[in-house]
Amino acid sequence: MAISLRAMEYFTTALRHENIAKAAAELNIAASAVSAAIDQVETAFDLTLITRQRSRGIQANASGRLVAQKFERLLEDYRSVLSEGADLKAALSGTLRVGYYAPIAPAFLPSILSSFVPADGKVLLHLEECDNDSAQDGLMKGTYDVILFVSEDVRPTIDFDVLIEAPAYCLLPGSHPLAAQSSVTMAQIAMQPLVVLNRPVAADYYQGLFDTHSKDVTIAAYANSTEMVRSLVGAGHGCAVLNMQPLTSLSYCGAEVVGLPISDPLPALTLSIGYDKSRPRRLVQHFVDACRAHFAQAGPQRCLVEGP
Amino acid sequence: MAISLRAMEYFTTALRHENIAKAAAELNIAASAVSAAIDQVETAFDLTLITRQRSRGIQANASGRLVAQKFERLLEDYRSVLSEGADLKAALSGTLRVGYYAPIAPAFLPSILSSFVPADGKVLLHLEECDNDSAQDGLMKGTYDVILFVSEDVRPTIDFDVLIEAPAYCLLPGSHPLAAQSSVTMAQIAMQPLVVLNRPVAADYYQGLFDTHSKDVTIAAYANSTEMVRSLVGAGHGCAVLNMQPLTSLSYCGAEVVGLPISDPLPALTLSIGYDKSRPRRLVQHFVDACRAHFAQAGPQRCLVEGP
DNA sequence: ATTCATACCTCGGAAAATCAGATTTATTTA
DNA sequence: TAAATAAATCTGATTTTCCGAGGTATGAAT
Repeated sequence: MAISLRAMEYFTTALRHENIAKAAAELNIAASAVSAAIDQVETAFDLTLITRQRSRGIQANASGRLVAQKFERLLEDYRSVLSEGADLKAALSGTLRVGYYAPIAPAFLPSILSSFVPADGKVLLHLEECDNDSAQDGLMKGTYDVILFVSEDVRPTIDFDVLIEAPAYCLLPGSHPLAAQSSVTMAQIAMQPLVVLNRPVAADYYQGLFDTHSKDVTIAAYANSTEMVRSLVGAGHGCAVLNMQPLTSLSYCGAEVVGLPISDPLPALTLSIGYDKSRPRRLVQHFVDACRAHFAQAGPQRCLVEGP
Repeated sequence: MAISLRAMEYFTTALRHENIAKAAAELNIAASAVSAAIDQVETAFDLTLITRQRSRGIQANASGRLVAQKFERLLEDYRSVLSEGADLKAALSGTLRVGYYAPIAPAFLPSILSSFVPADGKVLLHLEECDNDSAQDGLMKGTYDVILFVSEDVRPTIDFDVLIEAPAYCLLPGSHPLAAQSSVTMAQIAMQPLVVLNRPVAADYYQGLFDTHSKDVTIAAYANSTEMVRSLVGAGHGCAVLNMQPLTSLSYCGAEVVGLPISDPLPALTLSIGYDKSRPRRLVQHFVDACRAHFAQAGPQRCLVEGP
């Protein structure tokens, strides 16, 4: 007792034409298939719905027409579900869930998003700041559509594109003697008290930098938010090594900070964008494209500190 | 780009359990089938809807949940269409379209119908008086669900049950000399002026009666409605031979009429009920049963003239 | 009455879809 | 490291579906 969608389709077209052969022609199938479909429906309901009159086509009785009506509605629903599913991929609408491990994302995400998100309110954004691992977890589990993360520490199964290589730079109080220079060396930095950004991947990365260049450094503070680091630096607690910078030289505490390139050759952090490359939704693909365009053009000038 | 209902079913149950094996168990199928169904859906939409994590089951992303929701709704609609179709057969509701070739049907149909039609207004009756041929045509074409007709002239493809053998009787004016007898002979009738019911099957039948019993008869009038015949008889234009009689001895014109059995052995007319025996709707079957019950018990006393 | 065209029905074989079961692979847990 | 779990994959069997070639009933035209 089940009726396939195919049988419904055949049944309704046959009934629309009141003629099995014509229906078969429209459907590009054999007439016998249409006849079989009608049998299927009648058997399933155990009802006579159509009277077949040789050389006269077929004719539905009242029940048949009623059933056909219901079928038509169901088929319509079916098609709309399919096309809505296709829209899910095609449409620039729906929900875009971004997980990012990029503390200065507020510096660039808004402008990127506004470059392609239509103003009609059909797109709902979910922006979630998280650490590198949970970003990747979320992407794999489908919690995020796309993630911005540091690909130095990437799972093998994750598809991603590199957005930008972010070299380390030194952040100094505006009033600091070194701030007058055009660049600094690791040796110079190592002599200052340091404010260290203490976040999963970054902490190890910065640790590595100092381990290779100078053994003895004075840590003045650890902070797990970029803005806290900037404000500590601005207040003169020390200097810091960071990789990306916002578009303002004022910290939250109102003090000026200065970013200077580091003349030593240092490994960079790689900001990457991860997403399902095999079948991205159009909304996701647009976002990815916008990010890549942004960093290809304006990136270096806006979020990085130029090298020497 | 098509998704079978089966695939939808598998997809949604897999998602409900967040586990392919459990879904397969619930559906009583192999896990591979569920996995294949998910692939089918994802391929159709060219979207990743579910992330599969070995030893952790599966998890849908937002699009997957959305799609599943739409699927669920569609499946629900599907099931309701099926069950509504089943109701079409099972329920004592819907439309009952009766075609009848039985001029005195008003004498018995109402009481038969009221014996099983529920009072909740869920049954719509279409009662259509027609001739014997168009009744059978209508049944074959599905215009009527059931017909009351004379099976002396029946198409080979029509299923029917005999309701009653209706012997011919003689209708006389209440004031007629013969009305005092308990029965009459064809010879007596043949000497009277006759009012003949002139309808498709009946006309031939009555012609045959007189052809075999007496050559010379005087036709006073032909009329193609039973009530006109009765009123003509009541008004003294002649007498008539009929097969069934209403429950009143008064004609429309107010004159009394009397029905007397005919002592000669005559072929009877067979009132039968025709319908789709192979898969009758419940409503139709009830009607048929009610008709058979009615004529099995009360028939002879109510609509016929008892034989001698 | 005969012939012809139309349109449905039946039946066999072929193609496709679907399924189950065994095997393989990946992950978590002990 | 081993065991347990769960998904992926592969293969052969089964079922469904389809087509095409007759066959047959009906109505119209000659």
